[in-house]
Amino acid sequence: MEETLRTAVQKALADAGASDTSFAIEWPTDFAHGDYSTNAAMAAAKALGKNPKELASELATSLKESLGETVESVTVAGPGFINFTLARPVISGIVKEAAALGSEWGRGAELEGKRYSIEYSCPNPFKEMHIGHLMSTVIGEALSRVIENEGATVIRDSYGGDVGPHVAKAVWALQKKGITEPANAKEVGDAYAHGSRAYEESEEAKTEIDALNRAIYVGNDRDLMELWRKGREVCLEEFKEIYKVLDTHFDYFFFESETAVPGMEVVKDGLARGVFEESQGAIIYNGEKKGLHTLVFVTSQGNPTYEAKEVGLAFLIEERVPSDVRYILTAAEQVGHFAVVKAALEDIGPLVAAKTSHVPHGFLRLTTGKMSSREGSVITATDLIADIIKVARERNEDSLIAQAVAIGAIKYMILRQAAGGDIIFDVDKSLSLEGDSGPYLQYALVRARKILSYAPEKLLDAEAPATPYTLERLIVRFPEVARQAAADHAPHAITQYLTKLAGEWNSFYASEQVLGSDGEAYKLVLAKAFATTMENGLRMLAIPAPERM
RNA sequence: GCCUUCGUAGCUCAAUGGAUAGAGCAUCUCACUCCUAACGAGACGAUGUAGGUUCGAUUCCUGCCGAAGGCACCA
Repeated sequence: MEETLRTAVQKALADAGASDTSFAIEWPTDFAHGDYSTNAAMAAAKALGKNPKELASELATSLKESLGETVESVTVAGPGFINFTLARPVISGIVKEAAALGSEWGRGAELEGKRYSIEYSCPNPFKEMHIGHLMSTVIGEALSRVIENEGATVIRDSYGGDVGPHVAKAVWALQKKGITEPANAKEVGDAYAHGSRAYEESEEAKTEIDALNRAIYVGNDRDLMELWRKGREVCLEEFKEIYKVLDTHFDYFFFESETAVPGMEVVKDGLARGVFEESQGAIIYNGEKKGLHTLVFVTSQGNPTYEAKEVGLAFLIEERVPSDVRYILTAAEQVGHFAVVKAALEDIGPLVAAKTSHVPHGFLRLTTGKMSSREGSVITATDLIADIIKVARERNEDSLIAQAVAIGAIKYMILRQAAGGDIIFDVDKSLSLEGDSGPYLQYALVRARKILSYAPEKLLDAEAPATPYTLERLIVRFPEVARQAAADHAPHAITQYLTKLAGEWNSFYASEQVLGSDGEAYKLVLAKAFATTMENGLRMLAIPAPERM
């Protein structure tokens, strides 16, 4: 629809002698203004030396003609907006289409044939998964689905740090405690906290841990590597359990233990070519020349840092899972580091660098203070999920429904706002499942499905009332909202839209009787179209849709 | 000190350079014999500050104030 209007406006402008004007087709703030509007007249007025309002009415006249039966009216308003109101049959036609299409409704083809590689979640084994990773996981899955909805193939991967100082700290403490087979991720996480404290408090521990770090890179000590393998495994098993609950999955898991070697090779090669420099025994990338920081890629001890491994990973993935576009989701605190990694990558492999982008997300911050893994004030993903389920349980005896409601509430909280910003997480308030929330969307859908469950399967050929409901005009927008969300990497645009849609449905529900009413047939079509839109929208966000609540 | 991001209602968030800046929470009204009230209707209430660009600025640019993060051997 937007394309139709764009083409028509483009032609009208060309006829008026302003073919190179750039203009927007947008949604008016209020449906009272119409279904679409354009600023074309205001944008072209100056170049043509005309009064915007006069130009607008000239354009409106010719647009009304060229659009014919697509529109009910084309009017001029305000400083020179041209407003389009869609014709009644066009709106009801799209509503019926939505009701009939089912899961295909809202699907786009904008990214057809493209392969995306998206990296997210990325918890480190040897620690528990905390709410920061939960956030990355939820955003990454939603972004993946929003992109898939436009026809792209998305390959998901998670990348974990299974070697390096933090691992050595955990393994060191496990050894000290005489644990050869850790029982769960918590035990390993506690060991990390213990080792981390010892590293700062004791010179002796520090020396031992540094040696252990090196030994793990080398990997010759059988007992040590066995403990390392078991510690990693027990954490990964727990991560996979959480992914199941969150309805996400990964095609690949990459680990730093695999990227260390290729990372070292790339850096050595780059050193020979003058991309990197030696300084104080370390190998660095001089970012100053590009207005960035200078960072160490290989330490003076000969270990690759995060940066070197990241570069190694870029080539490893390019080899194993080639793609057209690669997104890496990490916390915003890493933007500076990532900028340096990308700068180095541009010097070494410009093609790989060109398709790689960093998508930063904020922190989940607590109103009660900062999280610290050393002080044990970390909220783990498991604990948060369990807490919210407990609240949902109060109103749902069925534990599966309680879980669906809880997961919906958590995901909504994360996906309601732009991904880049921090989320202020008030434990008490986020336990409330009312207002703008996941359950609000789920409940709206449950009510629509209930009505549909009473109705026989004889919908679709219903006659629409003369005036469209606002709900209908909102449903019409869904495919365009989805396309825009994919283009902007903005799953939250879907969340915002669904919240508005649910509100409109609830208003309709409160003021209109469906079953047994006049015009029941069309209202059922509308209920079906709403339910389909909500189902497909929730699916894009990976928010579960329980059958009842 | 330098770099990045940010500053919208009492609180938490929206708003591809456009029309009367939208929601939820909180507070106050109203509404439950009706398809599930985890709902609906209404009231109250906001663009840090000073300039600039523009027909038009929450949005772009500059200064100031304030916040968060980053700035070589952690990730």
